Amino acid sequence: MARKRNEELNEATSLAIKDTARRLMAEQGTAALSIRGIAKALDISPPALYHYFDSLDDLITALITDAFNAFADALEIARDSQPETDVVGRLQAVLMAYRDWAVTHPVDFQLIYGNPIPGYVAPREITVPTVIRGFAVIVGLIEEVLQQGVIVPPPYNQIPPETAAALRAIIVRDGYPISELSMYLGIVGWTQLHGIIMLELFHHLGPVVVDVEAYYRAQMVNMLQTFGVKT
Amino acid sequence: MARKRNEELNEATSLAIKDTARRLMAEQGTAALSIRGIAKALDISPPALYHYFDSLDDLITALITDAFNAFADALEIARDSQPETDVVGRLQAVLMAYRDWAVTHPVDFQLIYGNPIPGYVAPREITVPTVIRGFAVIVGLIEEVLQQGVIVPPPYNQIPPETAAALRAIIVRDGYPISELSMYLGIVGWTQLHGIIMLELFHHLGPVVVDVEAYYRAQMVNMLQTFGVKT
DNA sequence: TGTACATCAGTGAACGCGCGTTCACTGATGTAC
DNA sequence: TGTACATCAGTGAACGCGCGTTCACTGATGTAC
Repeated sequence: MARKRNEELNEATSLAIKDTARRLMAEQGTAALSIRGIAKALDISPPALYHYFDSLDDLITALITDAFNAFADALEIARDSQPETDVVGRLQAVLMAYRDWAVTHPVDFQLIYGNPIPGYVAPREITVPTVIRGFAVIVGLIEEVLQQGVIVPPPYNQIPPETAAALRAIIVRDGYPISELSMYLGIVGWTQLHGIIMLELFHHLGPVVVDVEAYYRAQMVNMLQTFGVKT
Repeated sequence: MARKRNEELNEATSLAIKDTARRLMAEQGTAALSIRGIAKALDISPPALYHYFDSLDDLITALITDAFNAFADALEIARDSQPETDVVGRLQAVLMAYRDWAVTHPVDFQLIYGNPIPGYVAPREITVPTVIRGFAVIVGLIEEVLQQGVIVPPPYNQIPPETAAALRAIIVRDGYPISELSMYLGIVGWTQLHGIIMLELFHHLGPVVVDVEAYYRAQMVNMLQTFGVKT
């Protein structure tokens, strides 16, 4: 009983530390994260944090793992928010959720896709599987859409010969149960929409486009149309 | 004469400082830039740098200004590398140069488009005009292409109503001598290709696509095709 | 040509600061008998 | 119920470090007469 209460307290403090870390990064940038800064914000002594994390790197790894999982969760929740029969609706919901999560969790999105934190190297055995998990949601839906008889018109029905071999290798290595064309369209869509988000996050797009969500949605719909998908 | 030689030496030292700063940022990240680090690398004392720059912020501002100008220069050089009559060739050269410069100058590209340096705010009166200068090269060529009688097919001939007003405002405010459709296609192209570059720079694309230059070129050609441009 | 002077790039010591991490410790809480 | 003991989250001092910036200075070089 006491043991259990301790473990709950322990867990609560651990969460409070991570929350504070995220808040400080949001306010001062990911590079400004520090053990002492978190301790000061929580009004405890810096060494106390070592009961919860072995080192600053350990804490950062936990934050990054959380970010990857929350991101993949958000994509899956968006997918499941639409009826299973409406595959195109599911795909659109997921693509909107991609931007939505980035905009509402800018720091976590930067931990995944932005500048690495100086002096910190993310352990690949943690990050790689979760990247795949998020991406699998997108390409899985594309595969379903194509299986419904969608005909992809030129130019996107042609996989550039230079990248075809690489695509095959990825599908086999990571075990995606999809066709090469689904993989290709997934990557094309990913790279097309990702630019909007990065420019928005770093405040380069706002002054030009103003309503970024409407712009993003329009580009997503246009893109699906060029892929032959009727929206 | 002596005065002149001093000024040349002064200029040379100033360049050496900036070069070293760029090298250190490339090796350890933009956030790791420091006066003392540069001084150690140049084997001079830290206070010596204050003869050339008033402060660390002053040095960063100089680096950013250099980056913006070098980037715009690179786009203009690429444009002028193709005959004036081959407008489509010029546009393709500029779009290839956009990625090429980013890949060969990753740190400078990050200064322009990446995470801001913690605690540093770029003076807008320096950055804004140079952003416009680079972007003007791209949209100017798009305008020329469209004036040659190119018909933009759906869906990209339709400017989303939510962004139309914002586009008009930008054209007027910054004095671009172009149509709204040119501006719209410029922004669409910019956001589509930018994602590829950001993912490549942060090493997310390489493992998937391998030959990123070929992939980028294929996406650029596809995009121009969907814009109705014959390549 | 020789000498007194001015210039100014660069130096070394020092300031106050925040950093990650270690160490021996305290003191409240729960456990065992 | 009362007492001795174990646990362990959290403390305060200290370590060595690098940071931006200031200050009074040195010493080589060029200038003026």
